[in-house]
Formats: sequence, C-alpha cells, structure tokens
Amino acid sequence: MAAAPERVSLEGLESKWGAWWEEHQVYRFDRSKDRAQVFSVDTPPPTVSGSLHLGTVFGYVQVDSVARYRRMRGAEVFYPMGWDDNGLPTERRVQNHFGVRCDPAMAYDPDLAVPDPADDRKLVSRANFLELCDRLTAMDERAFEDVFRHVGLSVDWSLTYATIDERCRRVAQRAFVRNLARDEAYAAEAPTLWDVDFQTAVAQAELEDRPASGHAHRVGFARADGGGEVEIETTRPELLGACVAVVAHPDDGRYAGLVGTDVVTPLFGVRVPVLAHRLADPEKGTGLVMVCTFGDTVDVIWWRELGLPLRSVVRRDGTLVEHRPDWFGPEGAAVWDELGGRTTKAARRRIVELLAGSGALHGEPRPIEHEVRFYEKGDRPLEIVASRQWYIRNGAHGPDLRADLLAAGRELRWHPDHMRVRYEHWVEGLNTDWLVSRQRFFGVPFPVWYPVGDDGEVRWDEPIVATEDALPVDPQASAPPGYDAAQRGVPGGFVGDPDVMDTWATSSLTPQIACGWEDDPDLFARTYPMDLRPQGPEIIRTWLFSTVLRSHLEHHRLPWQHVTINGWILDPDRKKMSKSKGNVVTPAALVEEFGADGVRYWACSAAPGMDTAADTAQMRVGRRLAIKLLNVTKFVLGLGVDAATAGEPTEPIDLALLQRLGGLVDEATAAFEGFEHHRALERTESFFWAFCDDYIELVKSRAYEDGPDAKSARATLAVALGVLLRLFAPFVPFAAEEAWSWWHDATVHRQPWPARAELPDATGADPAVLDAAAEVLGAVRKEKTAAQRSMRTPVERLAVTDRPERIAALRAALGDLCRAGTVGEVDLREGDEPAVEVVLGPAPAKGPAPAQ
RNA sequence: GGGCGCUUAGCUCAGUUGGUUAGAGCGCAGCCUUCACACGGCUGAGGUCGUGGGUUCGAGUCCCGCAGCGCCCA
Repeated sequence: MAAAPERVSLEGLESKWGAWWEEHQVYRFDRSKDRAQVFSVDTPPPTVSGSLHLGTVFGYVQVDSVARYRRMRGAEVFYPMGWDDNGLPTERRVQNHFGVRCDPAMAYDPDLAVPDPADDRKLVSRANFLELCDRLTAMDERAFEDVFRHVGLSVDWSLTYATIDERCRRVAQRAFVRNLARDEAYAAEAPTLWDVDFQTAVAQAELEDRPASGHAHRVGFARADGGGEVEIETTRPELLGACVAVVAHPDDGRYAGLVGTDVVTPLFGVRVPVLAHRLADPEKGTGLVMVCTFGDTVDVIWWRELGLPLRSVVRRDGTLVEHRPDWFGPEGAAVWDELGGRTTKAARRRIVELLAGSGALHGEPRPIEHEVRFYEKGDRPLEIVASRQWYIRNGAHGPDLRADLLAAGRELRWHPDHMRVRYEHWVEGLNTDWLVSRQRFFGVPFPVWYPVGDDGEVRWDEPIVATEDALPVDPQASAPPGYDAAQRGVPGGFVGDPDVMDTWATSSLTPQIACGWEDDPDLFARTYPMDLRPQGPEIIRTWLFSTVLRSHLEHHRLPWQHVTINGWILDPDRKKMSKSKGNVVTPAALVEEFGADGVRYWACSAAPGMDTAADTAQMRVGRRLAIKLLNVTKFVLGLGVDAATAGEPTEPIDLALLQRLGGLVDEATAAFEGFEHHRALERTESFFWAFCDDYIELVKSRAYEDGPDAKSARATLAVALGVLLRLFAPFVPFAAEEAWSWWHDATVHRQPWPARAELPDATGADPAVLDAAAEVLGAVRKEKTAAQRSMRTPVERLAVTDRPERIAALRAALGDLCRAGTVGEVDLREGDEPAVEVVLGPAPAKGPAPAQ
C-alpha cells in the first residue's frame, strides 16, 4: 500500500502495473476450478504478418472489459491468446522481407545465411523457407504481445499458442484424420477456383467480386448443317479453344430449332452441340452463350449438368497450354502456334485480331463494366482449373448437415443479435463443400501419403493416413508406416501429400486447441465448450462458420454459448481504415499519447457491432477521466478515510447518494450481463461526474469537520469511491489499480464486483434530497457566473420557492448547501411557482481561506 | 439486383418495453487560479430527431414508402 502522491500522474502506469500483474500472476488461470466456475474466451488469434491494426486493439479491448468483469464477478477466466502465423499473408511477407522464393525441389541448406532482401527472388528450399517464416513470425509475435500488454489485455500469456506450432498441427491433423474416417472429408478431382499468381486453390469464402472493364465480343459460329451462322457473345474470347458447347434458354423461341444441332467454332473448327439450359439468360447478348472449361462458375454447372467433356487450355500459371490440344481441327494448329504459352490477357488481344481477320468477329468489341471474381488477397482474376483437392463437407450438398448448422446458428447467442442473419445467409447460400487444401508451404500438412505402383504411377485413390498417435507428421519429411525414407518417390515406394491445409482449417479449431482437446482432457472438461467467441463481422462466413462446423462434426455441439461481433474502425472521414489509404495510426503511438486507459475508454465507448471513428478526442476524454479518478481518490483518502473508522452514513443526502449508487451498480451489472459493456461505462461515467461536481462539492466542508455528521460524509465517500473504482476497473484498469493501491494491498482486478447488498442500508432514503440540493447549488453557481464573480463569493440571501416536498428535501440538505455555496441567510418557502433568488454579497477578502 | 445496419446539436454518440420541456461529451463562447484536480472547474448558446405517409389520447421510439451512407451477398 502506497500513499497518494503530491501530484498524480498517468505516466508510466502501463509498465508499472503490467509488470506487477505479471509478477503476481493476477490473470493466471486456476485450473482447479470446474466448468461451472470458469468463463472461457476463444480469443481470435490475430494474423501476425506486419503491424497490429488499431481495429484489432479496438475489438480486443472491448472483450478484455468483459473478461475483467467476469473475473470480478467471481468467474475463473480462461483467456488465452493465439497467433495465426501460417498461411499466405506470412509467406508473402517472408518473400518480400527476405527477397526469397520457395522452391520445393531444392535440398535443405543448414548453413543458409539470413537472406538479404536486395537479392530479389533468391530460391530457397521448402525447409529453409519454413525456417524463415518461423523467424519472422516470432519477431512479429513479440511486437504484438508488447502492444497487447501495454493496452492491458488481461490474458494469461502462459496459455499462448500459434497456429503453426506442434500442438496446433497435431489438433488440425487429428481433426482431419477423424473427418476422413467419418467420411466428412474427401479428396476429389474437380474444377477449382484458382489464383494464378499464388498458384493455389481458393475457397468459396475467400472470393470477392470486383468491378472491371471488359469487352463483349460477338462471334459467329457456323452451323454444322451448312445452314449459315449463329452469333454468341463472350467477354473471354481467348477461351474459344476450350469451348465444349453452346447453350440457350429452353424458352427462347429464337433458338428452338437450333437446340439439338451442332455448330462449329471459328478458327479451331471444333464441332460442339447446342443445348438448352435454364441458366442461359435470353436478355444477355444474343441469348446464346458458349460453354468453356472453364470461364466461370456457371460454366462448371453446365459442364456438370450437361455432361460435357473437359477441354482445358489455361494452365495453373495463367498461360495457355503450349502444345496444340488434340480436339482441334487441322486449321486450329497454326492458330495455336501463335497463342500457346501466352497469358490469357495477351492471348485475348491476339485472338480478337485473328477472329476479325477471319470475319468471325461481328462488329467492334463493345466496352462493358462487369463484376469479376477475385481471390480476396489476389491481383488477377481467378481462373478455374481441374485439380485434385481435399474437401470437408459443410452442408452444401447435404441437407441434413445444413439444417443442423442452421439450427446451431439459431441456438448461438449473438451480440448484437442481427449479426445472426449473416451466418444464416452464408449457410443457405453454400454451393460447394469447403475446399481445405492449398498448394502452398507454410501451413499444416495433410497427414497422408500415397503408394507409388511398380509402374511408377502414384495411387492417389489409396491414401495412407497417419495414425493419431503419430501426429503431427510432415509427409514430406517422414515415411508412412511400413516404408522407409529411401522409398520416397520410387516405384513400389510412396510419396507424401504435397499440399498444406488452408489457415482456416486450423483456426476453425481454436476452441479445441486452446482447451487442450485430447491432449489435456482435464483442462478440456473445465473449459469446453467455451463461453464467448468475440470476433469481427467480416469473418463470420469463414472463422465463425467453420468453427461451428468443426465442433458440430466432432462434438455435436456448439463451440461456445455467446458470440460478440465488434464494429469497424473508420477514419475521421468515415472511410474504412486501410493501409492502402495511408490513414492508419499505430496503436502503440496512441497508447503513448493518450495512455492505455484513454485508448481503452474510446474503444469501450462503442457498442458491439457499431462502426466507430478513430477519434483521438474521445481518447483524450478517457485520459481525463483516468486522471480525475486519481485526483478524487487522492482527495477522499486525504480526508482520513479509512474503512475501519469510517462509521455509518446517517445524513439524508448521504443516504440519497448511496441509494443512487445502488441503482448504478444494478444498471452496470445488467449491462455487462447483456454484453453491453458500453452501457456500463456510460452509466458509470455519468454517475461519476455528477458525484464529483455535485455530491462531493456539497459534502466536502462537512467531511473536513469532526463528529457524526462528518463521519457520515466520510463513510459515504469511502463506500462510493470503493464502488466506483471497481466499476471502472474493467475499462481503465491502470488508473483504477493505481488509485486502489493507495488504500489496499490486493489488486482491484480480483475484488468482488460491487453488489447492492454490500452497500449500507439506504432503504427509505429520499433521492430528491440530493437532486434538490444539486439543482439549487447549480442556480447559485449560475448567478455567480452571470455576475462574473468567483465561486467563493458569499451569498447574502438565498430564497427558494417550490412545492412542499421539494422544500422538505432541500431542508434536509440545507447545511451542506449553505457551506458549498457560501450562503448566509436562507428563506425557504412553499409555493406553486418554483423560483430561486440569489443575492450576492461583496467579494471575499483576498488571501488564504479561513481554516475550516 | 437481394439482405442487414445506420441517419438525433458543428462533430462523436446516448435515448432499454411509445408517456411531461429530447440528453451527454467534444468543439465553441464567457467566467473562475477554488484549500483533490489548469492534464482543471463553473456557466452558457446550439436540435422542426433524414424525408413523406400511417397507427395512437400521445411517436425520436411502432408500421409502410422514399432518399443518402456503410457493410455483406449475387
């Protein structure tokens, strides 16, 4: 216990109390508590590639206020942190940071020096590349932890995990192996959305549509029966060589006679059928559309539903195949010599020239604006290629599972509730199973090998799945049971699955990872299913959905009871903050300027789900609140307040304050119970300022005196301060702890949350006593301000006319009112017209105030 | 095109089931060095609650239409 300093300050509180909390393990999880006593939080593992975004701090601080509240309510809070370090963002950052590219064919170099970014595109082996990923993420994780500690997140850092660490790899592989055993996961050769730059498959959840400029080309196809030409319209003429059919809507009378006949593609001379399908739009272009394998996802539907052949011309790097496809007619050969090997963009330009030269291009290409499908992290439009990929069933093709997942969404408690519909729309709109394999390096490998036949062919249909006790495994580094390492890649031997899991395939298991699923059954029983999943709105369809899915498949239950969704951070122009706009402020700089408590106050002022401007003015207000808290505490303690000698509140105005305080405690508690931290803060704050400006001003003179009246004031101040510091502790934990430390030894963050029952009995107190006194005091101040006089100016005469009950209430606080307003003569009168008359006296003498 | 959310003072936002005269903070203006606080305090000005209808004794609050902004999906 330290006495309040002469002059209070917020400087240095973050490091002082951060170190103290760590040393005393204030937030350490006590695993002797059982499930009913535990409140477990499934903290989002932030992507550790680059710098921490203010929006992340915003959301995490809100959650921390809830965690701190629960802890004070007596729950044992299970609050781990995780880092999401695997996946493409890290690979991309490693490539840029070190100037390297991964070449899986190279051998590991144990002596590889840390590459110099100036050596652009230096090739390194897969193992070396992964080491560089580990090196860089370790640096980022330290920086992130530092910021989180400085804003006072009350996580138990001893529970930290990273999505690429051994424990996460084991959980991800174990869950996958079980999915596989229950036929919830499967591999399939299928058309796949493909990013040609990253050269990896991407999932439905990672798509985004972007507006793009293009051209509509009218192209003539000859009728195979020699009956002239028909006209199709396409934005992707470079795929003409991949054309497998032409479709029209079944009700489109213009083509009723054409359906069922064949047409011939220009340039390549390939005979393709004209077919009817409901997805052909008669309003679009000519109403006839060519089907290619594959230009877009509708092509995939046509290909599948109409049983068309596969004729691919686009390779995985976004260029056209070099060799001439064997389905072309003789005239196609010369054309392909020009097109093969070109990028789709270059091929498009050339094929338009060729079509124009042959007369098959009708009119000029017409410029259009349309939506084009991109990988959300990608730079070029997605292609669709046929490839072998791993999938997890998600209800897209299973009505029972979909119904279960919809039911799970209804059972989950959403805050705010309207976020539920985003989940429902996503589940209802799913059209493919979840594609979980990625053709990348820094991720969790699939624990699967394949035999190689004596003929040298890989038996992709006969996977050898690792046993659970062997996990985690890297099939690129170890051999499957029954084989030895020398048999890798040789006839009669084996190969490892080359792919890694999508990041979400691991992070969809954060509840299992954090709670120690299978690895620590005792911990799991005490923490799972978890109480709260806090997260951002943009990852409902990815993280939230996939976590619900995995938990349903494995445990047949929700992974958590509640989910809170935080809002976006907007810059002062109400634009979403983003690095590309250059309007990002670093959280560390803001903590430096406004203090952790100031930044936290700003964050906690926002309701769940509410978009919020990055408003430094609000942070300044929070900083001021924190300072005020320290000053008030210093003042109250300076009166000689001491819990042991405080005595009992007896004065009507003191009892009035206590009754109001009880109401505040009820409100703040109810707000937190409903996950409305912002309401708890707002109510506490407004009570606090009225407490300072009115109540303290009214009673302070009395509190300096001796006798029972003074004791009543001091006891009330002590009780109120003790309650207020605890109510504020979740929001401004540093100032609250500092102030608390001046009169207590134990941390405020493990004190019991205030309850009405602990307050001195104020039943029957009239809260109007405080209201009336505060209002008349305000009238006196107003008069002094209007006369441009000091607040110490004596009031010669104060006359108040009001309803009888108001006059009675005022009389009960008259002594305090007169001292606070330096009032001499008072005239209280009952009457119908409320009025306050203030007659000011001469200015007080200069010099020190008389001793009280 | 569909869905969800938002629209209240110059700015940021409260306004819980419909109920006197719509609130707060910031900013602004004026005043006060007052013995917890100038990293302060006091006082004040400032709003036809986006818009048009409807329900009701009564609407910022409920219903319908429209507009603007944002996000998500197609």
